[in-house]
Amino acid sequence: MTSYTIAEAADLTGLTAHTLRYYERDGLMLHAVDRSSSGHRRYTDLDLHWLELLSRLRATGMPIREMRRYAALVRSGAGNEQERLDLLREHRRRVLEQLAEVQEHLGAIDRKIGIYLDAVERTSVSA
Amino acid sequence: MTSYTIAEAADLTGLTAHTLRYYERDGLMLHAVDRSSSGHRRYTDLDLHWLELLSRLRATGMPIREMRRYAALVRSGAGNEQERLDLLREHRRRVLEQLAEVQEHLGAIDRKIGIYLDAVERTSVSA
DNA sequence: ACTGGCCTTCGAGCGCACTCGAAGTGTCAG
DNA sequence: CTGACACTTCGAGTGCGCTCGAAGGCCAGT
Repeated sequence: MTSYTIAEAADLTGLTAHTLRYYERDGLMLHAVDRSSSGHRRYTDLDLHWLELLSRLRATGMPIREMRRYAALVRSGAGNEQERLDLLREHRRRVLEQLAEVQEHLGAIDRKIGIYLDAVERTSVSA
Repeated sequence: MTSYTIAEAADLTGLTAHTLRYYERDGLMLHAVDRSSSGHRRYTDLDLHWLELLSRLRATGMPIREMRRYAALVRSGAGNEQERLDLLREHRRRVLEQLAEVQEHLGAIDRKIGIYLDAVERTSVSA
């Protein structure tokens, strides 16, 4: 049964020790993280996998309070898979929407870049 | 010569009047916005086009202070097209990087969704 | 002339997601 | 055993991008 100190967990997840404590305080973990006899946090592989999912949700723009809701659903055990599914699908929908929007804006910015490219080339030709 | 009140500009750009004043205060405009004889702001079509570009930059995640730098470049007139180009290209690079990252995370979330789909289907079949 | 409503400036406040520091305890290599 | 350093909790602070409210001015419609 492998376990990790907060520093190791921070390294492995790419989060900081501060953030790991914050997530726990904020109700994002499925259980209070285990403690060693000395009271230090000991993260399990399961904890790390959960943190990895949390990181993916964050990285795709899910707000903390929604991750908290999702954590609560998972915590409350089997039987609410439909709700979890709905939550993730709704998130997915929003992410795709946002991706499309960003791509459209990027297209407009690219056209702007084209204009400057022309200007810069004209300059170097005329120089 | 068409011009618009702050309320009209807000409508047309999708920003709020508060945000328009804030952008101006923060040095994001190319010039102080014109005023009517009574001191009310009057936005021109050029102002609106500039605001549209600002909106696109924001929507793709450019921070305010970088938009301010870009505005300063444009304000300082011709001759720095290369710098503007570099700035926009660097932004473009970051946006693409982020798009790829979000897509990867979304893939992992999709696999999670698949798992719940299975669970929900099994439930409804067994019910 | 009055009223309602939009405009002005200014500075303060907010929500989010951390991020940090203080004060104290625990752990471990030499 | 000692020194260095990691860990603990707690509350406060930070940076970002707005967002708002107060106090007052201007103006169109009746």
